[in-house]
Amino acid sequence: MDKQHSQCPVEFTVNMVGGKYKLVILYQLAIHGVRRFNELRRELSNITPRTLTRQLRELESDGLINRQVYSEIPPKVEYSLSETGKSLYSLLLQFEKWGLNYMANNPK
Amino acid sequence: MDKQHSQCPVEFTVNMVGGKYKLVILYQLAIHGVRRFNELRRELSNITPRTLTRQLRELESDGLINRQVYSEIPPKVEYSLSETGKSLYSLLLQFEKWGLNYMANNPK
DNA sequence: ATATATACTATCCTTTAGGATACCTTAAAG
DNA sequence: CTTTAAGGTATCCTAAAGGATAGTATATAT
Repeated sequence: MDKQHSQCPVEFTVNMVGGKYKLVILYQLAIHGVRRFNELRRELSNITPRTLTRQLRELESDGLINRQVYSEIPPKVEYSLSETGKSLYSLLLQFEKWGLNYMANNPK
Repeated sequence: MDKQHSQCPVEFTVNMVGGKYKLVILYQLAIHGVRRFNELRRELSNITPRTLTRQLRELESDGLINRQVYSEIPPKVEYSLSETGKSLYSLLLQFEKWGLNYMANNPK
């Protein structure tokens, strides 16, 4: 994804959180604190497990989320925002706020 | 793009400004006020004219930017933020701020 | 014995975004 | 009479994102 070579800070941030699902996942984690795989799956109603796995892995390798595995059967894995992920909080709120406002002013 | 049916405000906003270039274009317009086609092309150094045209057309049909055509030869077209586009200002600043901060704390 | 639950992985396929390159128009400048 | 300039279009192609579906492991519940 060539994340290193973005000179523009906006472009850099887009490369970190861009795509159809990442901001929504981060938003769910910001709201709920901790989420499990299937909880996220239900909240992102059209996502397939393959796609969700990949998005989570990318967020993890970019250091935005933590993945906590419990050695239990059936498996239990919890996702949460890392400190870096938490620093996206006000950005996430801007997305929420803008969407709410737009939808309120352009109903239906 | 099914923009109407996004229930989640974050998802809705992502559908409006998502993609590799849209936020960067909006950011350039926010900074400079008015930009011409080839000015944007130079600022988004790897974009092809076809892609830039499409991004601009989508932003225009979503009501985020204005397109002002002057009947001159050679052609002159100016792009600027609409009022709705201007309402993205603080969201754009969050992207800029987060990117700058990340890059400062993770140098090289 | 069978079903259920979780958190996946594997394989294959479709869709969408984006890139490369060439070309168009018209007027003025050299 | 050729070049340059602006703001594109047209055609074709590649790459990346994402979707569909099936399957795995293992313990507990029925």
